[in-house]
Amino acid sequence: MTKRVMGRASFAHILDSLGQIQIYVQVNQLGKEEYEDFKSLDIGDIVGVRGNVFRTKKGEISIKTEEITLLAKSLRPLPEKWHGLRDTDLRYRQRHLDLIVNPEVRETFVIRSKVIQAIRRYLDERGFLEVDTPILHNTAGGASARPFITHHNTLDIDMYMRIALELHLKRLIIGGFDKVYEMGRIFRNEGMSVKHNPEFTMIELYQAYADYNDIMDLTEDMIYTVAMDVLGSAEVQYEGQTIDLTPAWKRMTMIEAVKEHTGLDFNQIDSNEDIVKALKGIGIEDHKTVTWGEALNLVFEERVEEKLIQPTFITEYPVEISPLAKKMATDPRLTYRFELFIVSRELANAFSELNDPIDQRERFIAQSRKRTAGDEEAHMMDEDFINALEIGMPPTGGLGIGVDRLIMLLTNSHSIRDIILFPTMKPRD
RNA sequence: GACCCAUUAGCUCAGUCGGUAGAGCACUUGACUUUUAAUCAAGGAGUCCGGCGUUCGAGUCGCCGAUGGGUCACCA
Repeated sequence: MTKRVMGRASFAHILDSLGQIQIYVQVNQLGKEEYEDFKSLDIGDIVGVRGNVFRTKKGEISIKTEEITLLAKSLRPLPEKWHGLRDTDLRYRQRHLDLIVNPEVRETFVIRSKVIQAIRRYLDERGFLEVDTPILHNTAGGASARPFITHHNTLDIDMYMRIALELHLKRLIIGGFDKVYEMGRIFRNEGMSVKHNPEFTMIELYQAYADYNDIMDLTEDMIYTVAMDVLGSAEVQYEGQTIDLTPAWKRMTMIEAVKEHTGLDFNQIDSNEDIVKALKGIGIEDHKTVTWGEALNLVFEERVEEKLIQPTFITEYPVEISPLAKKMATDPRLTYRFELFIVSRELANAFSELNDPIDQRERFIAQSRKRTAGDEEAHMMDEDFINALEIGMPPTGGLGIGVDRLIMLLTNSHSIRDIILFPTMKPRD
């Protein structure tokens, strides 16, 4: 906001969430005393203005002020008016200032709200039921991640902040809700970066009698629809690249993707010697004894992920890294799973859900072994969940989307902190 | 966790070879009845991130530390 005082008449702009308008203030409209009060206003003060609308000589629509009332006084000076607030640390810590001073920040968070609205509308229209499941868990399951631990005083037990929505939503499928989703906050006690905040928003949905192919169709249609609803276009600019979200998106298996980008054909690789040789051949030295599936995933992450700029579904993930996904009938080393990559980032993860309680128990046991071997991110055994599976879960397709990363893409934001209003910050002394 | 960069007025930033701390905006005072980052004149404003060291003398050089940012590593 600006203020231009010229003796006995002045101009200023006032601003609210809908925009700004110029006001014109004259001494012979207000009287001397009121006009002096006006001149003593500061840039951040909040005022009410009454008067008639007119157009100035230069053509700007303005208000000829008849009455101006101070509604709230600003005691601290606002940041400088044309360089604004640049200090990223201060912007995140004092988001209120950032929002006042930097209009594009306001716009980003309006888009965030619209994206979330559009996702809900899409799913509600298709008969999905939105539910709320617990955030405090007795066992942290549904993903590979280190949880935050907290304590319940009355029960005198430690509890975990959820790291995924998955296991409760599957219980609802077992309970007979055929289409459910939840959009909510997830907590992971891991490193922070431009792509990671300790708490972030995820949406997970589950559809009974669907498989991962159905979910792939839904995913691309939903993201396309959201982009059209919010931006009015399926073409998105992201850090100098043009991303086209128009379906149908590229689909390839992990084995195909690895073969295309590295020349390694994992269908021809079998023995441990083959694996070591293959990894060495493309310059990956990994001395941990890796299995076939782990090696496939390792090569994919190291050599392929970065190349996936346009929307791409990677399918058929190794069973070792997919403890909740159904094994393929044609190849038990792989699962009916896909992940969606856009601008080299994982945006979604989905599979035909494992609904065989015996197989699920074995997967959990395998995970527990990793856990005791020191892998803090391996899944915990969850007897309660297996018990639920034993009741009988229909074949189900499930999907998880990192909502923050989707919003980063749609708002061309470099850092996850730019699309979370109050990102996690280290306290200051 | 490693490396690189930054930290000077409320904000955005200069500060030369080591020699009295600077600008614009904001603020205060004055002039000005159609301005658009209004203009003009004057004024106040500092723990130069902290500590230690080198030096006659440190915002500037060295070491240690803090905070932030970036890159990488780790991580769905």
